[in-house]
Amino acid sequence: MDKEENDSRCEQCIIRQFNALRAMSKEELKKVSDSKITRKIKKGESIFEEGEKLNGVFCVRNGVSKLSKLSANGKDQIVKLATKGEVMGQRSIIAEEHSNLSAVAVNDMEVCYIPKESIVHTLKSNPDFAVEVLRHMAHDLREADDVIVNMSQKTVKQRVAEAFLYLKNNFGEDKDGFLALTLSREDIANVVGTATESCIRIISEFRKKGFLKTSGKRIGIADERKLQDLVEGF
Amino acid sequence: MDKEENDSRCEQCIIRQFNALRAMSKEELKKVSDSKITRKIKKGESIFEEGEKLNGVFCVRNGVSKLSKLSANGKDQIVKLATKGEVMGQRSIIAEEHSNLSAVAVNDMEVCYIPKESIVHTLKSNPDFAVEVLRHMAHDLREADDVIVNMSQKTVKQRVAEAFLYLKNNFGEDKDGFLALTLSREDIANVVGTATESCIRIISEFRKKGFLKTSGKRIGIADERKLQDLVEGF
DNA sequence: TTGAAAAGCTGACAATTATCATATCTATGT
DNA sequence: ACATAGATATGATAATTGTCAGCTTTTCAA
Repeated sequence: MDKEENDSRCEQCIIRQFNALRAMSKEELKKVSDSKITRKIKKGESIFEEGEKLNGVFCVRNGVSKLSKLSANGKDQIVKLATKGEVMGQRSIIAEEHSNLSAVAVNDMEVCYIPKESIVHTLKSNPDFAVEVLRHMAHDLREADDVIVNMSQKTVKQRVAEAFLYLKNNFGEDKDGFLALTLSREDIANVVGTATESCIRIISEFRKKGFLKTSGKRIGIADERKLQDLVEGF
Repeated sequence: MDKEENDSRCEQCIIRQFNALRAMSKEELKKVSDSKITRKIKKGESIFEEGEKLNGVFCVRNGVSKLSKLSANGKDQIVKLATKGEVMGQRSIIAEEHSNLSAVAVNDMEVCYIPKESIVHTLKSNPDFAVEVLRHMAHDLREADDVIVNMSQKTVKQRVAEAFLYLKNNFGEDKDGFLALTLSREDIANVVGTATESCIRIISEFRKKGFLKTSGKRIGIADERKLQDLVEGF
């Protein structure tokens, strides 16, 4: 077994520590490992579409994917950004529904596709795994509740500020102090739930006020405190 | 055993068919039944508060409860209306977090308080139960995603219209054609995520246009089709 | 390298929604 | 029945946000 292949075995995968797969037994993990397919996905490529019937879940090894839902007026609302270690599509598999979200790569990605059989089987036979999945879903649900409140009770400006703090906390910064995850202005608008132009305008305003710095499409946080204050309502 | 007591045993409880408790074995159910406490709660009374540490879950036998979260600007956002058969507080128990929501009775209620021990124990020993809980949570999560999209992409008018259709579909109408669940205008505004005055204004507008009929605080749907069209964006 | 095409930016204006003030109604307990 | 607090209603106005149009910059592939 060469090193390359070794790296790709779930048993060795570090990513697993961050998701529910860590509750699987050695044997279960081996089954998953044998049935999974690792795929490289290029920036902008689609992983699955809203309404599609999923026959497995996707475990993100590298890169970031946006999970979004198309609204009646033709705009995408980004509901979640899934990164290293996160599992996409599990909600649909568990509820036995078609996917309610689309997944598109925000940058180049590597994902493992795990057919649902091994997941469903383990769910039914290993309560620890089921509880672990449950815990993750409980966490997602809490986050969703928080987003609902933010959407309805905060201004667009506050939500934009919050989005940048979120990006910094979850994806970090590069050596020049720019956000490590570069999203288009349109994507940011779709996370925040506003018009692209409004989003751009607010970014400009924040730049002029010294809260942010920009360089092309790259954005960096210049005054985290001020942004935080704004989110809190000052 | 008198009839009263018989009715209150979980094994006989019809409500159970609507939630995850149906996946419990006879013995598990008996334990739950022995440890649970049935409580009557009056309209407006609080069941639990945001930030409170819950030591059990609440199963709704009768009546309706609003689950809400206080926002920074002092307004409540109602995230969910829990009715007969629904279980409240399970998310917090599973995630082992303090509650992220408050629960207040919208009308007179009867709820069963089930200490977390029997729930947690069954989760870990009965995979069918865990999967059933998971399924319910997956469903809640999907609904939450939908709410996020509605909040950010629909106008207040559309969301008000949608709220009334939701109330009709989930709680029905009385013999006079008014919604069976009567919420205050403020509560409706808090579901929709808008100012109470805006909500009232829109209700007046809908009444004048013949979409709704009102009688005091009672509201009835007069033209479901028109409301539906409005939601769809026509 | 270069020339579309896409993304970013800004102004002008319109539409939506919130806020404040005030008036009227109505449900509820005594 | 009646007082009254709380809920509902409406006007006036301000603030926020969206839309459309046109321009500039950046990106990316030929």
